[in-house]
Amino acid sequence: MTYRLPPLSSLRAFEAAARHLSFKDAAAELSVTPTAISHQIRGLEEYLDFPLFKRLTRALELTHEGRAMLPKVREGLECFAAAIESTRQVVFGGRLVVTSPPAFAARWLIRHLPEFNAAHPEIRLRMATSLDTIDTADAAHVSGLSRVDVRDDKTETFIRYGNGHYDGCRVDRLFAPAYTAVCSPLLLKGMRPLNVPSDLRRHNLLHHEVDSELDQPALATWDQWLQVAGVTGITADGGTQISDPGLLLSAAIDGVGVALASKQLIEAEVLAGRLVMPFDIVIRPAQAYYLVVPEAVAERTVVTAFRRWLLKEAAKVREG
Amino acid sequence: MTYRLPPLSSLRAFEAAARHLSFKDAAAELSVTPTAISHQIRGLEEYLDFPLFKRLTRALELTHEGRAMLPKVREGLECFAAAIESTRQVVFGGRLVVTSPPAFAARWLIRHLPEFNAAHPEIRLRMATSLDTIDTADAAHVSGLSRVDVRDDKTETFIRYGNGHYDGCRVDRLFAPAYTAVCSPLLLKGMRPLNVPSDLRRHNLLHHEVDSELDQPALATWDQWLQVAGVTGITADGGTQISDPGLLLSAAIDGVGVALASKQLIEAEVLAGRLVMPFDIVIRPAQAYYLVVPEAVAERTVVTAFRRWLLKEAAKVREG
DNA sequence: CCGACGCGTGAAAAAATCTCACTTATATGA
DNA sequence: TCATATAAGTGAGATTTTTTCACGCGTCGG
Repeated sequence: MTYRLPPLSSLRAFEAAARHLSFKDAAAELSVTPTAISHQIRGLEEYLDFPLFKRLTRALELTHEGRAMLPKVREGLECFAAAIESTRQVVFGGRLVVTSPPAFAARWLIRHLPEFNAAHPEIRLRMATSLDTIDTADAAHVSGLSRVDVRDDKTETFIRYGNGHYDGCRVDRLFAPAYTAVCSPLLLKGMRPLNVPSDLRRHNLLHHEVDSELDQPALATWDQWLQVAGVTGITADGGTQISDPGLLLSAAIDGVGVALASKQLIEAEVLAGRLVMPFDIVIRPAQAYYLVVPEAVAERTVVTAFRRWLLKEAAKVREG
Repeated sequence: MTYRLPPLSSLRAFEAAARHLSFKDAAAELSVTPTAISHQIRGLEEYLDFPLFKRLTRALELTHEGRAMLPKVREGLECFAAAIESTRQVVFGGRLVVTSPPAFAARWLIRHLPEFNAAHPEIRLRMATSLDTIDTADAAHVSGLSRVDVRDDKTETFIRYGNGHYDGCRVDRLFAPAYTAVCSPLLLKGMRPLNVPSDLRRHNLLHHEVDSELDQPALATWDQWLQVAGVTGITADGGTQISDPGLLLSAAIDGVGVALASKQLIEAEVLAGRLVMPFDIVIRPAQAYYLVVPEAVAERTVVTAFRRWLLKEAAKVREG
């Protein structure tokens, strides 16, 4: 069985044009210019040796022939889509749970997930957050990772903030947060200048309030940043203490003061103009974000697909 | 409904490769090199993010995934083929009868028809021959052309040899035969030389015997050719008289003598080395072959498709 | 052990596809 | 009515995709 067919891309153009009854709209759908569609259709008509559209002013109409051809062409495209979709379902299909630190989930993962969903619509992904994914100060102890039910359809993976040593797991370093000072752009236009780090003297510093009882991780502190910036004489215990990191960032956005935040996690706010980074001084804690996958599920295709995608995304962040 | 699909050509390559279980054979089917298939498949696998084939030494095997994907891909291609075929059936479908002079049918049309069939498999074409398609010497009288039943599914067209004036018909000139001397290549290697036209003295001339009762058309004669060639003193009434033109050519092929034949109609014999044209001297009668279509059917798509194709083929002959 | 065979690779060539700048035709509305 | 905007068409040139070429690898069969 050998198929005698025109360039298949022209059939795709035909289907889109016939559906929209507009070269312009079809072009938009296929992300090309209307001219491209025009050429494709013309080529197809030439190949077939009969016209598919009646070109009226400002409107297209299918010819008798075009109308006759459309359903089967559409069916063909649907077959292709179905072939791929169902096979992806076979290969990758299933559920995947990603548990990560709340800030990472809220400020980074959730913004990038739509892309993953587009690339892998057949993977039903559930995001979960847990403070347990943040290594405690004395580190190395990892709980819960080994208790994965291997038969479970819901494969679970973790993104952890910590030192990268997790027994019985495949570990990939994503990136280390780069903490820098951030504030509302309005603050820069205010009366008090903020040109050099020492100007911070006259500003309200927003601190992450560490609950000592929780044995909190080694978060970046203003003390550390000010030291790197070479600023002395600022009492780090001044300013506002806020326990919730999300609330802290909101405060910075609202112009309440200057916060320390990870460059990578506030990308969206900076792009949107809600936050600015007045100084190019960053501190990097020894800890980083890691993708941690229990060995038992590491070979599952859902996991490898997610891992491959996540590492690619993380690489962009590292470079950018 | 917007389809998210890989380059469709790669699906075609996949189907062919999967069917043959060989890149090489698939390449042959699609008239490309095996490398091209290799690249296409690789690209598709990259797009899909899973392998379609297991590459063994000297043999391919479909992966689980490839096997899962194949049926729907095939179905898609079949849909496309069906879409086009059925629409062509709607547009062009039907029967077409082409009546032409016997020699034209046997020596030219029949060799070119397979191409038309390939281009228009939906048109069932019947070849007919009739001496009536050759204008009689007193010309202008055309019989039978007007008596076409317009409702008839069997649309009839004619190829006529004559002067080109046919009332009530669309007429296109195809080409005028160019008569030249032809003989078997063996004759040239024989003892009697055939380097210049006057050498024909020593050869047997094969004549088309004209049946005077039939009011035969103005065929080219040796008298005319010898005059153009500037040869005198050959008695044209010598040589062998043969009444059937096919038989006459057979005789030439068998080395019986030298015949006068139309360059265009003996192309195949020359290419096959059964005949040679020792001299580049041709005579062109005033008559030519014409495509003659009764007005009543001239607008039918079967006719326009045939006409377009035939004129293109005839143009090649005129140039070549 | 050698040569033929089938597939793979990367760079270069060829072909297709797309875009750009400009045109046409006509409907809209000031 | 006439300028304006819209959708499509054209042909040349740019771009991207596809194909080829030259060569490499592993192995099967004599």
